[in-house]
Amino acid sequence: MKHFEIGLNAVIYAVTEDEPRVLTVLDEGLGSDSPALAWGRLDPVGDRTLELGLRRWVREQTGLELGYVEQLYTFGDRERAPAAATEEARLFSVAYVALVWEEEPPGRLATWRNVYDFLPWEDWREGRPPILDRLLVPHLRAWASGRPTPRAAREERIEITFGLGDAGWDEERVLDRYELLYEAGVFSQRHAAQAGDGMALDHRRILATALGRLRGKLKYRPVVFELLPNHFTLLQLQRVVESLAGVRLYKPNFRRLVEKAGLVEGTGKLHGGTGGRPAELFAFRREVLRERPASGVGLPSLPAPTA
Amino acid sequence: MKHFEIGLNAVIYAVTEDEPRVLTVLDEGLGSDSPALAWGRLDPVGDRTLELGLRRWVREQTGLELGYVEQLYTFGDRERAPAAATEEARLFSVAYVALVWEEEPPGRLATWRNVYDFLPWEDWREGRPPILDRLLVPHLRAWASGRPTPRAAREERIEITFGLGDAGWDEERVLDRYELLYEAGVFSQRHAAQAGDGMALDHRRILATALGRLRGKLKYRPVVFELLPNHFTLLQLQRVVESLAGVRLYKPNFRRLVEKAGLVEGTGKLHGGTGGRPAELFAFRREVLRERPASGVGLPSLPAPTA
DNA sequence: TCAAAAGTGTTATCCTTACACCCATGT
DNA sequence: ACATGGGTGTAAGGATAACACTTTTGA
Repeated sequence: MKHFEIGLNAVIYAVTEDEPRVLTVLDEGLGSDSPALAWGRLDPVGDRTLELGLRRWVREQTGLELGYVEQLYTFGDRERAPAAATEEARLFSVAYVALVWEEEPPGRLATWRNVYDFLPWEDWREGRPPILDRLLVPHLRAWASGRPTPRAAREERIEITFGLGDAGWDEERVLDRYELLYEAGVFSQRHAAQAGDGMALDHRRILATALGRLRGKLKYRPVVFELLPNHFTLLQLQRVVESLAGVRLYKPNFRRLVEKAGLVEGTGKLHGGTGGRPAELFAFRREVLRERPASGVGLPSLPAPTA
Repeated sequence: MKHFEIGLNAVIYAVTEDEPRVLTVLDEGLGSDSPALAWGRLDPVGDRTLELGLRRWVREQTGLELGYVEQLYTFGDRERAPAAATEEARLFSVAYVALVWEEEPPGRLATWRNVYDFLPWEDWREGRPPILDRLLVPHLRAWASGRPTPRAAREERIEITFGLGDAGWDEERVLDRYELLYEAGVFSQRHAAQAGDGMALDHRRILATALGRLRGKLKYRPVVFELLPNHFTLLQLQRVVESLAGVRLYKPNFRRLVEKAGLVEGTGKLHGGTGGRPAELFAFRREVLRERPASGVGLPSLPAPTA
């Protein structure tokens, strides 16, 4: 092994029917029948920048024209590729997150998959996911007990990353949770299949990294709008935020927050037929990208249930 | 050109005498006599992860044992290396930011340089840097005028990234400002020497990226403490934050903020001999890393001068 | 005694949260 | 009528920003 291979990975998100989706492919070449993230190569001569290269092969493979694209992280651990491949070259992946709205029919080999198929414990919209108490926390606890020395440290780590203490659940720590579950062997045991679907190579880790980053970014940059059509109701906007954050929000305050931040402007038009009073359609005020790119959509969390 | 080269760049920060420093090297191999960021190669066989590889060669080259290390960005533009080199291989750099306290004597070839030598317009601690009005803004204005079409857009961009409008200066937009100056040709004209010192290749851009990221991170993660000894006074802490943020802070509120956030705890000890009443020495409460890693040091900005 | 730095108290203001309530449409 | 979603008012509490002021040392 004396040279390098560079791959570009794209975590392409869309939100359809209030569910967050990633674009996945089935790639025999990766030596796995699990879904993989969209993947391509840089043309070292033709692609002027990494991002342009990414856009090019995504377009070629799927026909999708990416809008918002952001570099996520570069993965280069020695063990991330199968040993056989490692003999020849060390594999790097420069991973990007992309947000699209179009619900395009993806290319033949590509499929939209629900993000929470792979990370089911991250979706708290319907309350605490049962898988936590049914499988994950018991498994983690068992893993922590046993050896005396690292036990307290492990237990504390579990408390914190899974919000068991008084600090509560922090929706941004997606990667911490994934890594803890991975270390604890949750994905390599008999019941691995109950802990969500797997992905090829370390793609599930990349997905976790991307989700955590996106959840953070939502709060201080107006990126949600990349996932919406030009006109949308405030509830649609809220649902998209909720689907990514994995949390329910309190409507009245959400509306005010968004409006006060000047993120949207009402078009006079109304949107009816959804079973209630017709809602006004809003549009993203593109000016804020220039004015105050620090603004985002905050997360006024849901008041604790009274009962 | 059909293969890839991968380099690891480290933006190693320290704060000495209230000034932020970067570790620089003089590397003939880069075809430039300008200082460069510390740079090394990954051993594809020996280094298990990118970060471990980075720590290894930094130790070998400078004797520094890095503490906090964070991946910054991967740079891979086709034109970032000299054309000659590009014929053979495409050069990637995975850049990291590292924070150290030790004021080690760096290795023979390495030097600590003041960050603001390279980005002088970013230091607002003594008020608005004169270079802005003396050189940069006039240059940008001249660049914006001329062609009719992009003029308004260019002018707006200048207003915003340099805080000329009512939004004011946003200390985090370091990269935006660097890129705007670069596009406007500030670094390739006669007076380039007045616009701060240059660096090899695109290292100045990497430095700008790192500073912006660090300034953002300061506000929500307790990273400053990596740049301080175990015991410090609150003013020392404040000075370190100020030197990185490039802004003066208001002491009474800064203290309270830090204490209320539970970031520090008083050791009974005092530290005198600095020309005033002795200050209590504080220590970082390492627990917060586990408890609430979302806490950081906010920036209670200085009240506007009354005159 | 004065300068320099360490610290404390207190207010005005804004933002967020929580809860109560009314409005308009389809069935 | 009533369910569903749209939308407004408002008061309590907390965080922040601003300013005034006291304390303790060294020169």
